[in-house]
Amino acid sequence: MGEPRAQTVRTLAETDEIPHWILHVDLDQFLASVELRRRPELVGQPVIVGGNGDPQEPRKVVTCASYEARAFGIHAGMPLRAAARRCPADSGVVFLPSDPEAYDAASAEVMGLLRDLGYPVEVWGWDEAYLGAHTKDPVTLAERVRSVIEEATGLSCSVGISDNKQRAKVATGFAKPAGIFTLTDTNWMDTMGSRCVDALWGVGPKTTTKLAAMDITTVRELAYADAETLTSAFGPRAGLWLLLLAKGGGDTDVSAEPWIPRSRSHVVTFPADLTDRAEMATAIEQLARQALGEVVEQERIVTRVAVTVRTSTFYTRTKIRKLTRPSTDSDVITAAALAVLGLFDLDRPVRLLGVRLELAMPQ
DNA sequence: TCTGGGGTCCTAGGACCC
DNA sequence: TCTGGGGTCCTAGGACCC
Repeated sequence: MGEPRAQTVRTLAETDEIPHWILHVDLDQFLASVELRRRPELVGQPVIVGGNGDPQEPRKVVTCASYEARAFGIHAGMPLRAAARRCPADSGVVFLPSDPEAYDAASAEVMGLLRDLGYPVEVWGWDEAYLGAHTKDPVTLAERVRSVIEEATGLSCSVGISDNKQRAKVATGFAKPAGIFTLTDTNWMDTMGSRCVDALWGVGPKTTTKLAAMDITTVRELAYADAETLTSAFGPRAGLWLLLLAKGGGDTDVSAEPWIPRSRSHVVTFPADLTDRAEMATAIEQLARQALGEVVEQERIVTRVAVTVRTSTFYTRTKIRKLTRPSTDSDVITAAALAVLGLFDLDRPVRLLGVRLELAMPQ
């Protein structure tokens, strides 16, 4: 407060005091929409994307369910076989294989259109982005975003508007599907106050339980909670962050800088548990080679190698080792991965194996 | 119906050095 | 020789998100 503030160059917009808005753009039922776009005859039918498209494939889950499928209680993460059982025989449900390349392409198309609007765009995964804009009329901008994407790609999106990312993201939940919603200090507490704390972005089941034990269940209760009580339970950073979130605060910066990944990983859940160590070693080698190939393609360098093992009881553990020196050598990486695998007991049937390569940051 | 795959970030605690 | 404290590096694991 009393600190001398560095002199910064003011943009015209700031000097004119045009407010800064953040738009959270979220594609509706993204994977299903990409599939429907090339299979228009399926529009109106429940569509489920996941696995290889076989609803009986074991140990595979729904990646995306269309709104028609959601009406039957189907949602992402549900086992495909459970989804198949939930759909009435006459529902006309269609199961489609996941096609990541098509989704990559569609995503790139949408992000390109957003950037073409001339505002900083921060991409958040396949189907989400934040757009920062100095404007007096964010709703008109949001309408433009929706129509540009719809007209150029045939894909529908929803837009949440606020002055920070977390609140804009929450606003999108009220905008879906195919709508626009604005959340500001004016309507925040009226809209969110009586909702469960897990409606906040970043508050999951564990934090919700922990807060409930402190007699805090709603956003309003969290917003008026004692800061010291929160910091003593969650730590100085997380405690104050929770308080800020509940009051409707959050990150205000939108960075158009391309994201530099920190790691590259692959996991496999085997159709049947593995008990043979040689088979485990083969799988680890394959996973390591696959991940390394992608890392090298991106001209990155590996610093640490992690291996994840999940046993038949779903007990899941990760071990990680730093390489003697950063490397892209296939022999070095696979040897490291096998060595980390060797740190596990491996005396139980193995359901899943994974390899994660952590990368040196450029510079 | 047993429970996918790809990520990020934070904290705790041990080892080690000064 | 003993003790205290600070700092850094490293791994484990928790939590959350799409």
